[in-house]
Parts: sequence; C-alpha cells; structure tokens
Amino acid sequence: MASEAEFLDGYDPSAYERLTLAVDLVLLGLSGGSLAALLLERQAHPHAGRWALPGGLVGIDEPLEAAAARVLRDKAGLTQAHLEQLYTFGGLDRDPRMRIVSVAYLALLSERAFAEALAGGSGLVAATLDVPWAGEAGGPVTARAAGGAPLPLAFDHAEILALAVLRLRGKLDYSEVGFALLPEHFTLRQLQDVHEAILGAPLNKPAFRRRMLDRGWLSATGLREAGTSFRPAELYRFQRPR
Amino acid sequence: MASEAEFLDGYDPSAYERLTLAVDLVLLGLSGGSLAALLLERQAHPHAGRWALPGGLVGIDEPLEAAAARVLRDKAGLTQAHLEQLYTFGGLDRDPRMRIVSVAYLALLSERAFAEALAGGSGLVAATLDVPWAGEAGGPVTARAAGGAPLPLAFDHAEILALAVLRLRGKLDYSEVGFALLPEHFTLRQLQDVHEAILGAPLNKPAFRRRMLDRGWLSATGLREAGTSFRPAELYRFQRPR
DNA sequence: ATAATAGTGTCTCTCAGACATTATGGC
DNA sequence: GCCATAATGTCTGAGAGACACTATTAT
Repeated sequence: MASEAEFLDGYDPSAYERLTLAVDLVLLGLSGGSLAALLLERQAHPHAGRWALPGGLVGIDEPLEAAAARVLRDKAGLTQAHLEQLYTFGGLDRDPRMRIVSVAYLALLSERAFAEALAGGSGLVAATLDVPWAGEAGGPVTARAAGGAPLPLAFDHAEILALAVLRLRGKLDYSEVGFALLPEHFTLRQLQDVHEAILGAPLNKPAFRRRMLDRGWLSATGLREAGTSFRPAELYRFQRPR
Repeated sequence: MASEAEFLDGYDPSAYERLTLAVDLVLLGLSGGSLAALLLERQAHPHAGRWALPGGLVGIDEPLEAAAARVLRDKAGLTQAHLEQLYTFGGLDRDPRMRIVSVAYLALLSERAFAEALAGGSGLVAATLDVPWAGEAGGPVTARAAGGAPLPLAFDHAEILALAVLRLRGKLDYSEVGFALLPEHFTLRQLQDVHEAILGAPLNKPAFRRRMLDRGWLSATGLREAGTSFRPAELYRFQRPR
C-alpha cells in the first residue's frame, strides 16, 4: 500500500490473486483448577480426527475484530469474553488445501462462560493444557482430554496454543487479564488460584495479597463467600483504576 | 478453517470474495540521539503529500515474513535488520480504495543500516518521533522533519507507529531489542543512550551498568573506543546468554 | 597536571519471599 | 471450644536509585 505499482495492482480487485484470511480463537478458561482450552474435533479432511481451534473466514466487509466476535458467538454461543489479538500466522503450508493466513485471537472465559460454551451443543470439548516449561521460557503445550490422553492438534494450532499460553503468562501480572477468568465477585484466594493455574507454580500468599491490593484494582464489596465450614473470605470486585 | 460450510466456501478459490493483505514496516533507528522512523512521502492519491510507512502486498505464494523481508530489501535496500511482527490492522476503512488488511512489522535498524537506507536513493526520510507520554502509558506519537515541522501521516499509520513505540518500550528491559540499534561493538554509555532515547527518560548510570552486566548478555572485548580526548570506554559485544 | 569521562563503593529505600501469628465464622 | 482457613506482622534478602569517590587516558 505504498508504491505506485502496487497502487495500480491493488486498485483493480481482479488483477491480483488474493489469499484467504481467517481468524482462529484460542478459548481459554479454568477447568478443575487448571488451564484449559476449548477445541473442536475435525470431521472432514484434512486433519480429520484431530483437534482444532474454532475459526472462520473473514468477510470482505467485516472488520477483523467483528470476525472474531462472530466466531465466538457462532461457534461457542458466547457474547461476552475478553478478546485480544494474539498473532498472525502466515506460513505457506499451514493448510494443505490453499493459502490461508490466519489471525489468532485470545479469548478468556469466566468459569460461567466456559461452562456455557461446553453445554451449548457446539461440539466444543475442554482440553486441559499441559505446560512443561516454567516462567516465560516458551515451548510446546500438550492438550489433554479429561482422562489424560493427549489430543493431537490440527494444522499449526499447537503452535498457536503455545503462543496463547506464553502471552497470557506474560501479561498476567501487569495487566487485568487475570480477572477475565473470574466471576464478578471473587475472593483473593480464587484470584490467587487463577494466577497459580496460569503460571503453573505456587505463589506466596501474603506477598500476593499485598501486590494485588496495592495495584488498586480491587474494591472490597463488604460481602463474604457463603457455604464454607470455616471463616468465609471477603468478596472483591475488579475496578479499573480511575 | 473449521466448519464444513467454511471448508466448502474456502475450497473453491473463486467462490469467495477475497480481501487484500499487505505488510507495512515501521523502520526505527536513532537519529541525533533520539528515536526516529523512516517514512515515504505519498505521491499519488489517496493521502498524496502525507507520509506513509513503506509497505507492499503479500503474494499468494509468499510467507508473511518473506513479504516483510522483501519490503525491507526493495524499499529500504537493507538485508539485515531485527524484524518482528507487531499487530494486524483490519478495520474496514483503513484504505479508501479497497479493503486492505495489513500486518505491521517492527524493523530495528542499527545506526549504519539507518544511514544506508537514507542514502540509498529510496526516497525514505528520517522523522524523529515525539513521544509525549511516559513509561508504557501509550498514546499518540508525532513524526517530525529535521526542522521540527510535524509530518502528517497517511492512512492509520500514526496508530501503527504509536503501537511500535509502545511495543519497543515494553520489550526493552527484558529482551534483546536494545542491541538491534547498536553496532557490533559498543560501549555501555552507548547502550544507555539507546535505552534513554527509547524510554524518553534519563537512567541511573551505576544501576544501569549493574543490571546490564548481571543479565549476562554482554561480553567484554578487551578493546576500547578510539578518538576520545579522555579515558576511552571498554567495548562490549552482545552475546546471547548460553 | 588538568580535563573529562569511565567505572565502582556504599547507603538507603522499596518490594517480594518466608514464616509465624492472630482473627474469625461454622460446627 | 475446635477446626480450618482468612488475614496480617515481621524478618530478611535482592535489587534499584542516589551520590560520592576513584581510575584512566589524551592533551
């Protein structure tokens, strides 16, 4: 979109052989205290029987964000989720059928949204994520069924999933993404559980509390959790600072 | 790339109206001790007379990375630069001619590469960047000509430029991007100058030295800078840790 | 010797980890 | 009163900012 030659090339829509653009969504939530993704089993070739991220093609008159939101709605039945662009995958042989460039989005689901998507008859299945590396080192991620069996992933979706986990870990302590996985009211222990699940490592309780409260993101509701057989914890709410 | 309907849609290349995919490069380097970008003045409409990032359309048989490298070569005459994907811009009205989705790349140039691109007859002009926000707050960025006059940017390129600066600032202290702007051998003072230019704020000398040396990224060469009228500083080299 | 910057020693402050202790609600 | 967990106080060590001081080279 800069030189004259390209201007002319680009100006006549039929004069240029175009590729196909898609969006793929990494739907992440918590399942049984550990990080999990929602996947679809592919019925048709290529990669039939393997597991794929829900995705869809981007319409000619559709903004990228809108395409991602549409996939979230149509494939997972959800209208509310933290959605952010992750990375664009543009290798030649991602899909054996044709050239498809895909913009990957990270979608973070609250426990309720996660359950809703699973129950919605969408065919989505929860896969817990096995992350064998610590910190932000990066590396492969294994998706496992409830029983523990590895789920082979279609296309380059293992790579996309791994990048999603890396991004999530990286943003966790300086951004608000941690709250996207929690309900509106939550205890500090729940917040810590979320962080520990994402980081894959235990955290120090007093230090965690101090850090979170000092951030100014939390406002106490005065309410307390119910149903415990011991001292109930205070419920907090996320509040965007100022 | 997931459901059956989309599979069929996507399988016949002529059955689907395709958009155009481009790459745009944010070429950043240092000019006169401050952060600067290389821009091209648009000759034709739309946005004639405004300033644009160098870019190009992505070929149907061309990986995204290769397209970025091609633009770097053809538009700036460079074969060596730190190149990393920044973000994909996919709004509907980015370009008034037609729907163009653009994958933005961040290219970091050493002082030598920066000068080479300027001298290569490519038409690129150095614009110093005026960043009116501190830290990683984010916000608009103004490109200015050598005299200080603001250069109006074409399309959504002001937004892309701002995101590039934000990304660079964010990655500076935990990644190796700072070294991409330096020659192979450099002094600690030069490294600090680079960091200060990117952050737009002065840094504490002893603390900066300690941090950098403790990272394990630097290896002393035993050589010293030449041409000073005072004590010459030791020259270091960047060495990927282990 | 002087000038000018390279390079270091040290104090302090902040902040996180570790651990122990106190507080509190349900039974 | 007992239990289990919430919530907090305090010690310690790592690391950064501030500032002063020493080292070294060209002239």
